[in-house]
Amino acid sequence: MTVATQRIAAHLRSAILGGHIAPGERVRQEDVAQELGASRLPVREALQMLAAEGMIEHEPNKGARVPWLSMREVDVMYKMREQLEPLALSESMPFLTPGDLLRLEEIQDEIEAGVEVEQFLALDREFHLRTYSACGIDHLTSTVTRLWNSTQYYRRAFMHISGPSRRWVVNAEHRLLMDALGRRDEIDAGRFLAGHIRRTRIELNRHPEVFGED
Amino acid sequence: MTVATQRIAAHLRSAILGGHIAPGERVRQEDVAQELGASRLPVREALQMLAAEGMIEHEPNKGARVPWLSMREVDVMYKMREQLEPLALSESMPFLTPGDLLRLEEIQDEIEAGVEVEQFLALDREFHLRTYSACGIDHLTSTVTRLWNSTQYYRRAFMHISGPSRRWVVNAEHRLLMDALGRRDEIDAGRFLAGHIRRTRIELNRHPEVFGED
DNA sequence: GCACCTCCTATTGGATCCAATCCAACCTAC
DNA sequence: GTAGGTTGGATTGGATCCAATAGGAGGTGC
Repeated sequence: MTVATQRIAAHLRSAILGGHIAPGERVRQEDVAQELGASRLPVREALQMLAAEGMIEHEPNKGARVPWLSMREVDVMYKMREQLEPLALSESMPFLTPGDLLRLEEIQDEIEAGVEVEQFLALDREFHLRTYSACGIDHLTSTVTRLWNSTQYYRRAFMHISGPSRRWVVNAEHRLLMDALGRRDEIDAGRFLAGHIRRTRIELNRHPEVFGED
Repeated sequence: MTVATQRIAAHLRSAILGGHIAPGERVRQEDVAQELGASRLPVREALQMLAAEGMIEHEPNKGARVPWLSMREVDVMYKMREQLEPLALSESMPFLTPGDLLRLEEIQDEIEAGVEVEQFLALDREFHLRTYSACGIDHLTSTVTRLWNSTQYYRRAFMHISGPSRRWVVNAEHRLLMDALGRRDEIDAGRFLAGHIRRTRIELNRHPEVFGED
C-alpha cells in the first residue's frame, strides 16, 4: 500500500496544516481520490492513518472530518508540549551539529525579515521541530509533531488577531534559545523553551474567541 | 470502514499486548483476515492504524511486523511517561468519582492477592490508565496509552526476570498513590507517580538483557 | 399546515480480482 | 565449486465492483 498511501496522507496533512481544510469540514474520499488521480482505496488508508494521528475524526458511515478542539483541549495540549519538548530538546542536543545550528539561524533571520502569517507558521514550526529531530526517537518526535499538527489551525487564528508585539516576544525567545543551544547549555535551553511554550499557552487563554468560545 | 476495521485493530492490539505476537514477528494480511473471517481490506486498514500508533511498522512491499525497541528508546519513552502521566493525573483528578477510587482499590487488592505475570501486567495497566481516563482529553490519554502499548513486551520480560521484591515496591507505591488520590492531594499524587515511573525506568536500565543488549 | 413515513440519491464499507514486487531456490557459466 | 542470473511461488498494493447506511426530498394522512 505504502507508496500511494503515504503520498496521499502527506497531501492531506499539508492541506490541513495550510488551512485549506478547516475544522468541521468534511473530507470526501471520492474528491481526494480524483484530485490526486488515485482510487478511493489508498485514500481510505490515508484517512485511517490521519485518524490515528488525531488530525481527522472518523464516524462510521458518515465519513471523515477535521475535528474542532475546545479551548481546554488546546490548553492541555500546550501543557503536554511544555512537558515533552524540553525532554525532546535535551535528548536531541548532544547530536545537534554546527550545521543544524546554522540552519536555525537562517530560519530565524528569515522570520525576522518580516513574513506573512502563513510563512511565519511554517518557519516557526520548522525551527522548533528541527531542534528535536536529532534525538532519533521516533515515538518522541512523532508525538510532538502530532501536537503541532493538531493545533496549527488555532495557532494561525491567534497569530491573525495578535499584534506585532507578539512577534517581537517570539523572536526574542527564539534568540535566547539559540544562544543557549550554541553554548550547549542544556539547563538554560530547557528553561527558555518551557517558558516560551508556557507563555504562549497563557496568552492563548486570553483569547477564547479563537475557539469560538467567547 | 470503521466497524470491521476497529474490531480487527482491537484484536491485533490485544494479540500484541498479550504477547502472542512478539517483536520482529511478521503479520501477514491473509492470516489475520482468515482468522477473523474478513477480507484483507479491513485488515490493511487496521494495520495502517496500528502503524500510525507505533505498534507495528510497515515496509513497502514487505509487510508489517512488530518493531524491536532499543534500550534507549524504551528509556526515553519512560521519560515521556514521567512527564506526561503526572499531567494526565492532575487533569483527571478533579473528575475522579468515589466509585473510581473504589475500583482502584479493587484492582490493587487483586494484585496483592498474588497473580501471575500476565494478569499483573493487565491489572497494573488498568490501574494507571484508569486514573487518567477522567481527564477527558483524547490526545493526552491516547498518547499515554500508546506509550504503555509499545513497551508492554519489555515490561513483561522485566517482570519475568525480577524477583518478588519488585512487586512489593510496586504495591507500596500504588498504595501511596491511592492514599494521595483519596486525600485529593494533587502535589503528593504527582510526586509519587513521577517517582514510581522514574524508579521503574532506572531499574529497567539495570537489565540490558531485556533488550538483548548485554 | 404540520408531522410522519417512504423512497431516492449520495457516500461510505467490504469483497474480489488483477498487477507489481520481493525472496528464495535453482540453474548455468566459468 | 562458486558467483551471478533467472524463474516461480508467495505476498503485498491498487482498482473496480457491489452492498449497506445516512440523510434529505417529496408525498400522504390528519
